Amino acid sequence: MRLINSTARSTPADQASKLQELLAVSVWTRSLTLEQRRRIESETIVRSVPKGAYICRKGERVEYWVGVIEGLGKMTNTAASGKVTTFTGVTTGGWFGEGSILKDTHRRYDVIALRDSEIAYMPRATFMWLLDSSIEFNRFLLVQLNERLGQFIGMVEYDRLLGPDGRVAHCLAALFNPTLAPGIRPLIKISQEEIGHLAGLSRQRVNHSLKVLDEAGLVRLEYGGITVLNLEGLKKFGE
DNA sequence: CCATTAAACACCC
DNA sequence: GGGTGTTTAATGG
Repeated sequence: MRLINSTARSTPADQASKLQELLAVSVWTRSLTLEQRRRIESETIVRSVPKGAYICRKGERVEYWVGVIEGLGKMTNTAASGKVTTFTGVTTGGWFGEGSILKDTHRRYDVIALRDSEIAYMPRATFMWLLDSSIEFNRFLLVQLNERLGQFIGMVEYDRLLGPDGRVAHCLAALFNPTLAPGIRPLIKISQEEIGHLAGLSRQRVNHSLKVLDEAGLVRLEYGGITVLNLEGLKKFGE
């Protein structure tokens, strides 16, 4: 497993345009002044993280707010026993880590790239400055935190109420949450095994559920990925 | 019984 | 080589 430091880096010009892509789909940038925007662009670091590498690590001091320009990460925690639990996926256009920054604690989870990803790291100082200077930014964080809270409440609820098919459906719907992943496209490249980790199911069971969802016309199965055809249908599946 | 899963295997990209 | 589909044997409600 490679660490962040050893990951490949693209050219500065590449990085700048990739960062601009991310900022373009992020809601909180819309009301920023040119000056604010320029400061963010100059202080935020962009890094290519290869598949399997850490986007950020549990226990490290929280120096950055992290945005996914392109790619997919899984948020996990490893218990002392070695058991790994996957909390949620983070995908294109999404930002995370604000909770740890606001609480000023160490990071409580690992995020591992499930495929080659482009990641933006906004320094804590920049984040705090935005927090102090932009009402829009504060509103965005409030909406984001609320959305995530809703997602986690939903996870508990669906875990207890729904069968495996419903859990898979809900898991996929969560990945495609337009608030938390505004830049995501209908086709997502993720293995069925990883969906299993997200939903807490075995690979075969996920495969079975996906076929059910496929037959219901909610998704289309592809090799190494899934196309979402009906997000609302996924959300409501099993109710 | 029935559903689920781990393990093993054979395809296919 | 990794992702996928399938079979088989074991497990547990």
